[in-house]
Amino acid sequence: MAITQTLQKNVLLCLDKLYQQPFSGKDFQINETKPEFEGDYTVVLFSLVKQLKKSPDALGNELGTQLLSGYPDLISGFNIIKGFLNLSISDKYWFDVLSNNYADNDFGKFKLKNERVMVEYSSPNTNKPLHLGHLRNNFLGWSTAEILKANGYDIIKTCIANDRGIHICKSMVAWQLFANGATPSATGIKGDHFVGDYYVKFGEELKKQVQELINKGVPKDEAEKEAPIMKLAQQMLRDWEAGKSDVIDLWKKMNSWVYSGFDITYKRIGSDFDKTYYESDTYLLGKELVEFGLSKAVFFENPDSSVWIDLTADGLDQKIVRRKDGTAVYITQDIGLAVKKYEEYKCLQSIYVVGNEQDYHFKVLKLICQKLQLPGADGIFHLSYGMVELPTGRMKTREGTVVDADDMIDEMVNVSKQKTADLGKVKDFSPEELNELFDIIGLGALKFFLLRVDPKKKMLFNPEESIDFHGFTGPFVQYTHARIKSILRKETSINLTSGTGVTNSLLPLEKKLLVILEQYPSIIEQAASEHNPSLIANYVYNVAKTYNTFYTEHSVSNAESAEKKQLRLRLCQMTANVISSAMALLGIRVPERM
RNA sequence: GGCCCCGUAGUUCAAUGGAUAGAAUAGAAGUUUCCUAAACUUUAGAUACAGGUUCGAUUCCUGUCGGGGCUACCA
Repeated sequence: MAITQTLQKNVLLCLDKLYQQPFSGKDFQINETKPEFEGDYTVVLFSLVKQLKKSPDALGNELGTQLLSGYPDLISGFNIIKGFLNLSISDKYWFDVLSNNYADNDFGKFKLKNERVMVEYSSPNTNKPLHLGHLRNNFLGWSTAEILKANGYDIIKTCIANDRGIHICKSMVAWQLFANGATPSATGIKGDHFVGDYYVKFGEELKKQVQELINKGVPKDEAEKEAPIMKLAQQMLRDWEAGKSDVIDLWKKMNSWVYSGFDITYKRIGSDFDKTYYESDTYLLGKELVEFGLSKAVFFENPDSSVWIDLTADGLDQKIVRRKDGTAVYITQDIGLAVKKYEEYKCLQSIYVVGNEQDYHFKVLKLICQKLQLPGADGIFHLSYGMVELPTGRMKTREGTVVDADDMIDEMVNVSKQKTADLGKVKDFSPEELNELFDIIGLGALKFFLLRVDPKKKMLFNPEESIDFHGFTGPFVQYTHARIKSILRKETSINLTSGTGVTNSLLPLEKKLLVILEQYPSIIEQAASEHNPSLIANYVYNVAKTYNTFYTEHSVSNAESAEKKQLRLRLCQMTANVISSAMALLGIRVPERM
C-alpha cells in the first residue's frame, strides 16, 4: 500500500481512538512535507480543528503522540507548525521500500480487474497524410491504453478510418483529372502523401474555377457549389453510394495506397490497433435506432419528415438525427457504431480520443444514448484534448501551415543524429545500433514533448524552439537511464539484505530519491483515473532530476562503505526500473547507452 | 447573439482549497584529475483586472477585459 494511503488509514484509526467521532479521508489532507520543514509527510489539520473544536497545537500533539506510539515502525517523530502536523517516516519503513521489488516488474499483472475498456484513437481521414495533431492524438490514445493496462484493465484499442465522403472523392477526382495514371510506386512517393497531393491539387483547381465564376458575377457561395470540379466530386459521391463499380475500384485502389503509407507511419511510431472500423461499413448504422427512438418518443418527426431530438431541457439545442430525405447524419452513425461496439466487445467504458472541437458532439452523443437507454451509454467517455497550435495560430490545410507527421519524425531523428555525433560517446556502435539509437532518442523527444502537457489544454509547437534535447525533455530522462545503466554494468551483484544500513541512516538526497520512487504506483493509478499521461511524464522527469542531483553529490562505486554502496546500487536499480517502466507507459524506449 | 474552454516569469509548461506559486528554456555567474557535462550548482524573474465565499483562493462564485472553439439536413 502506498505510504499516503497507509498514513490516511492510521490517522483515521487514531482519530477514532482519541475522539470517537466518525471521520473520513476527505476530512484531512496528507501532503508531502515542504522541504523547508522537518518531516516527510504532513497532515493538514484545519478542517479537523473546526469539527473537534480544539486548538491546532493540542490536536496535533494528541494525534502525533498517538501515531508515534501506535506505529513505531512507521513514524519516527513529528512536529507541529500552525495547523500542519509534519510526520517523519522511520528509516525502517524506507528500507522496507528498498527491499520491496514493486518497481522491478510490470504492474497490473497482480491486480487484474477483469473489466474491459475500449480506447478509440487516431481516426484518420484517408485523403491526406497524418499531421502533428494526429501524433498528439495517437500518442495520447496509445499511452492512455497502456496506463489502463498497467492498472489491470483489459484493453481493446480501436481506430475508425474515415474512408468515405466528399473529401475522399475530391482526391479521387483530382487524380483522374491530373495524374495521367501515376501511382505511388511509379513516382516513389509514399502512398498517403501521394493521395494527399491530389487532395491539395483539387483545392487549387477549385479555387481557380471559383475565381473564374466570381469574375463572371456569380456570388461566392454559389460559385463554390457550381464549380465544375466540385460537381464532379459530388457526382462521384453519388456514384460511390450507388456502388458504381469503376468508382468503387478507384476508391479501393487509392485507399490502399493511403493505408500502405499509414502502415509505415504507425509502425514507426509504435502505434497499433486491435480492431479497425471503416466508416464505409458503418455509415448506414443507426437507421433502425431512429425508429426505436421515435417509438419511445425520445425523437420526434417534423412535418417535412426529418427527425429530431429536443435537448433544450438539458441546456443544449434541438439536434437533427435523420434528414428529410431519410439519410442518416453523423451523430446517428456514431450512435449506431456505439451500439455495434458494445455488442461486439461489451466494454464497460468506451473512451473516444477526439479533439475538444467536438466537445458538443460528444455531449449530445452520450445524452442521446442515455435517453435511448442503450447499454454502455453511461460508459461513453470523451477524452477531449486540445489542439496543437503554431506560433501563427491553428494549423490549416488550406493555408499550408500543417506540420506533417513524417517530416516531423524525420526532423527529430535527424537532430538526434546530429547531437549524438557532436557528443561522440557511442563511436563503437554498429550502423544498425546507431540507427536504432537515433530513433529511440528522436521519437522519445517527440512523444515526450506531446505528452508532457495536460491533454485537456491546447499546446503550442514552435519549430524554432520546441526541438530541444535539454531540460524537461525525453532525452533528459533517457540520458539519466543510460547513466545509471553505465554504473550497473560494472557491478556483478546487488544484494541488499533487509535491515542493512539501518545503523547508518539515510542521507537527505538518498531519502528524497526513495520518497519519490515510492510514489510510482499511486501515480500510475492517478494517471489512469484521470486519463492523463502527462502525470507520468511530469513524474518521471522529477525522478530523473532527483536522481541527477543525487548522482553528482554521492558516488556509488566509491561509496563511503560497502553497505552504502549496496544501498546506492539498489537505489540506482530501482530508479532505472521506474524510469524504464514509466517511459514505456508513454510509449518511449530508453537506451542502455547514449 | 447563444453555449463551452482558456488567461501563471520574456517564452513553453506545473501546482486534489493549504505553508514562502514549482520546473524548463532564454539571461547573468560558476562546476570536468573522480560512476556519461544530453548533467550539476548559484542568481534574477509571474497568478489579466475588480469584487465575493473561506481560518486560508492560481484553484470555487459574480462581473470586466483579452484569446480560442462550437453553434451545417458536412463528417
